[in-house]
Amino acid sequence: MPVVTLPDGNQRSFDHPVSVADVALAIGPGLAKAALAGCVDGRLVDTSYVIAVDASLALITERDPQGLEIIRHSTAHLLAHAVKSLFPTAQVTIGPVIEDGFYYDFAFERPFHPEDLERIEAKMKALVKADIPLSREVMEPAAAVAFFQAQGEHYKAKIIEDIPRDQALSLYRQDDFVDLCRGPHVPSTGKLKAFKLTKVAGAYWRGDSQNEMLQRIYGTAWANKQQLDDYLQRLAEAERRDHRRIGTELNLFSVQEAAGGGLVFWHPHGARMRRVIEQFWYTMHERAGYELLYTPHIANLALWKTSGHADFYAESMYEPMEDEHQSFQLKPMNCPFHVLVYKDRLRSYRDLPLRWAEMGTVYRREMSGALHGLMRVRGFTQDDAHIFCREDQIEGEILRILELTLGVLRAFGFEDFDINLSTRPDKAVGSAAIWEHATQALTAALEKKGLAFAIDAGGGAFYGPKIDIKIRDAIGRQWQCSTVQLDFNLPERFDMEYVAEDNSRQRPIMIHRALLGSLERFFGVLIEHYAGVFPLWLAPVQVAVLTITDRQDAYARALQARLQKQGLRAAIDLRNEKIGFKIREHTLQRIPYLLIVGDREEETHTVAVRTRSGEDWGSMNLDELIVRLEPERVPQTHFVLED
RNA sequence: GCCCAUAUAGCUCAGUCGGUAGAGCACUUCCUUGGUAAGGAAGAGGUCACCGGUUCAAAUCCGGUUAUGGGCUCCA
Repeated sequence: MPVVTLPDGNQRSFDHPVSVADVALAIGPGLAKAALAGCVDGRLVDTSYVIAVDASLALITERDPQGLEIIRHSTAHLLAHAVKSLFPTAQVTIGPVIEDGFYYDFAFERPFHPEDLERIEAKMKALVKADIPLSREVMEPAAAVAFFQAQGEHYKAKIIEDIPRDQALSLYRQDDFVDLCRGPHVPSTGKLKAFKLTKVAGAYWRGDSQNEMLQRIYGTAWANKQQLDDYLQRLAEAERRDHRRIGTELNLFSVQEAAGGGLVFWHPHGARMRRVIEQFWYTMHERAGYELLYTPHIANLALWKTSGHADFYAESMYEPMEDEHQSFQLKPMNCPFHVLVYKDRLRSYRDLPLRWAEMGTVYRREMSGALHGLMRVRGFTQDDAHIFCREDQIEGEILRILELTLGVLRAFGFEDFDINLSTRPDKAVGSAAIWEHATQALTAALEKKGLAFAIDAGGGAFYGPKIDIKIRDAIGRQWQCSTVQLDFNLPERFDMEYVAEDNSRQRPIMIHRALLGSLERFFGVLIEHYAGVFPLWLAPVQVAVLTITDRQDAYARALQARLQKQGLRAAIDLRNEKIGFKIREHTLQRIPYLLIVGDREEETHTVAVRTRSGEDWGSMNLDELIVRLEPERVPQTHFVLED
């Protein structure tokens, strides 16, 4: 008869087989009520699961991460149940748990409308109130196919046919609604207390655009109302930081319908920030031993045939432009151009490594539905660089790249990084030996820097292994900007070589890397990270001089001139408005420092300083202020490049 | 590209049953010269995204196009 061992080491013995729910009840009625599922010998099971032999058992409640997953999964079923009862002709397909919630795909003769969501959600709440028990039954695959076919659920039947034959199938029943599912599920619908349907969207059957479009309903589900509210609060915070909204408010950039989607217009203040970013970037690259290149925007299509892009990248490239006797291709990448510069003359092993950087503007075809503010556009500037080196230099170059990358990202206020190393995929160019050696070099460089990283086995591009670096923003979202990729393909295709010490011809290694990725996208991330409250060194307007009355106009102009002479981006506001009004406006514009000048300041040759957060620094001499701002005026970079 | 939604003044939005348009902010002018987050008054501003259809009549109904938003797919 079973002895059940609990996580705290306590054991309970029973003289007959018991269900997980029975054990919970034996421990206490509170736990019996809270139990959503059990974990028997490491396997998640329903509370109805019967324990017949000695086993370890952990009861899963809403406090466990698995508990929350079960809640979300069961809520997806609840959604399907509600849809089936309101729209009996809808067919169910799949309903998995996703980050923060779940979705369920339906095949239905018409799209669901937002009003339908309200009805469905109301129905779900009614089903929760009815506290309907869920029961599990096991069925043979053939019987299950027949069962779902009889119900008119052809998608479910198809899903079952794809499951290995020898596997027993479990079905979950709640009232008249039956769904195929591995489980486990909550014991009854009454356990689902905090959920909300969020949106409808189209989604292809099995994610393939060749297949028919299904109707996907997304929802979010949590253990309790508080968690749901917190989640909705986080969504609101993300919306508050939305770069498209802030970009309009601060007049930083726009996308013009007259020009087309995905093409970015940088307004004066946005352009100022871009110049600051670029200036910093150029300085850092020169310091890190890079040379700068400028290359054209178009080139003979033949070049793209040689590089292979005309073949494997064709989908993302615009159609070539025809000239009298040539075709010109708008560039989607900069790399072939850098290769051409390399090949312009014979290179010696003594020349390597060559580190060539370029802010290269590229154009890529993007599906109209994929465009999104600055984050996904059709024309963008990559902060690109290519390093050509010998095999024995890979590790050292990767080290330098990591140093530069992390240093630059930290200067922009990003401190948390998630690093991925992607290794050889099944289909790849280059010998196993070179892949092996290169992957070793990447690993060694990451380890030398003491960086934690995950390995994405087989996730590399066909032409070489890579390191991707994701940054985490102020509200914890991840963005992938930086990438470092080895390339064994282009040197081959372009027959690149250098003369080695022994006078033999050798193939150089090519490293592609971008730190910010795309300037447009990085700018969008920066806006959201800072919510528009940029550090002084990035702020488009750093100080604004606000006059109390028009008697101070001349004094204010003189102050602005002095500030500008010191290299500060200074604005003045001489408008016939009250000081409160001017302060409000410039504070809403997130201008770091407001210098208020009235008769008192003019007489004493001072300015009254107020920060955008509302702090009052009192009156001081302008030179004193400039000294005080000095440290904030430059990006903070604490790193040394190693040789 | 596909699915759904949206498109009205520079911005945010209202506009009922089909009868050719409104608010707040911003803008212009005038008054006000006011000391730390919105002083007052007046004025100007719209081919209701674009093209077509239905109708005596269309911001409103229908179709198409474009753009935007959310997804699918892909990625920086």
